[in-house]
Amino acid sequence: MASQNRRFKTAIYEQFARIGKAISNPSRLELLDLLGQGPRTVEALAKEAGLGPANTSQHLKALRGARLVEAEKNGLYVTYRLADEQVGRFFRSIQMLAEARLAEVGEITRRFLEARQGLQPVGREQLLAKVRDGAVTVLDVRPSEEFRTGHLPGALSVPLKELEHRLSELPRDREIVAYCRGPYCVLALEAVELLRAQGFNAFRLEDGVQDWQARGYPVMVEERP
Amino acid sequence: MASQNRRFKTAIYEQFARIGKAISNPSRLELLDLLGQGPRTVEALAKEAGLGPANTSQHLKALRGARLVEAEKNGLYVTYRLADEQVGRFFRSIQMLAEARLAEVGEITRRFLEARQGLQPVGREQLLAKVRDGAVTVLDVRPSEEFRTGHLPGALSVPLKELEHRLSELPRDREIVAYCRGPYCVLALEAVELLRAQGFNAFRLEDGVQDWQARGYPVMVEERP
DNA sequence: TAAATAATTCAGTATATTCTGAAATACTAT
DNA sequence: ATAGTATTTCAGAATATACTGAATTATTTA
Repeated sequence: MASQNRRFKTAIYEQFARIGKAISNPSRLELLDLLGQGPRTVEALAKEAGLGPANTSQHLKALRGARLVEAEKNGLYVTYRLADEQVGRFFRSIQMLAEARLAEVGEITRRFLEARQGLQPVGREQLLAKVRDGAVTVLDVRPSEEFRTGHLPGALSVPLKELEHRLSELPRDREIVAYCRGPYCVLALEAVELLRAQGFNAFRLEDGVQDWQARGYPVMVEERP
Repeated sequence: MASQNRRFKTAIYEQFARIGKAISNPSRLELLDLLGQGPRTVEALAKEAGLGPANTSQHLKALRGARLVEAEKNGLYVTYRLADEQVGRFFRSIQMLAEARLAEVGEITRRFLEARQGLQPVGREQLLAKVRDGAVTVLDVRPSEEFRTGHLPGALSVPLKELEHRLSELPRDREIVAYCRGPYCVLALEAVELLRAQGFNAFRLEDGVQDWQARGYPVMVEERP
């Protein structure tokens, strides 16, 4: 009887550990994070995460085995996506726990920003105050399909890749605050560096859209035609 | 520059993976779950989780390395506890994700209860209805210090170990609903089996105190004198 | 039908993890 | 001091995981 209880508990915790094993590897966490921004093909994931295609495929298989992601084949491509929104929230809870408990996360970020002369990022409330004063342009530098999925109210979409060719669209007499996916996403940082080099008065917003939204701030979604 | 970005991302996801690695092992998850019920010594944890002391100590070291638990030495004993309440919530989010995404969790539980003739457990709303009708005794069968930390309003504390000797305290003309730590805790199940064998009209509550509380239901805490 | 491409699988090597029993440590109580 | 106890550390064997490049599969296009 007691051993029946033990077997039951062992079986249950083994199931919980399937989730744990899935998120026990840095590459898989990066893949999950990317998929949290929207569906991606294996190729796109491999490129963004700096992995080989075989390795990427194997990691995705592991994530699929834990039912955290789902795959759909369209012709030659296989598109992966998070299995549901609960998985995205779970990823953010790992991130928040790591930020709260592991001092190294803050350390690493601070050192990286210092090396890049990343200056002080703008916080949520600071940005809102600037917006109320009407003296700021909010710039979303993520790929445009991520902008379409949800973006800050009034933000202008100029993906980092296009930024250099579209500088004429930006005001030189106003502050620019650029944002991307969050504090560990480097798109906004690169944008700010480029803009400053061109003489713009640019800053980086600390949050990404999902943090912004998770804290109850409004997010705009593009209408599907 | 690009490789600097890559190093930064790798370093950050490695940090997130420290959390993942900590929860990638069934025994460590069981230890975390136990610590979620309250502080415990290494010995107590080892016994409850069915592990050897060396193994337990090593798992606890791993949990400590991920800053999920903290240790405090009192004389001969080392008492471990969750590092903070966020860790407890995180554990429950793993559990909920596993329940939602892994069909096996429900399967295993169902088969176990069937084998034990576990009958249909009582749900939250069902219990509240019974309480309103005034025809039910609510029984907390966890160790008494867990009862003291928080229990259902009006519940009677009779730890499973004492139950056999304290049957005279229980009413034979009313329904008894026993509960413990949650759906994977076997204390209430054992209690119901014992009570039924003695002719009581006993049922098992599906929830544990923490689920109950997490869903906004009231929980009583014993005053510290 | 053949060539090209995305994705997966396979095999092999390097590395990490888990568990065990023995030894070492740190305290307490006699 | 000595014996006893809880805990930790250590060393080693068994197993699992991660990554690589080559081979295979599935699909599209020429």
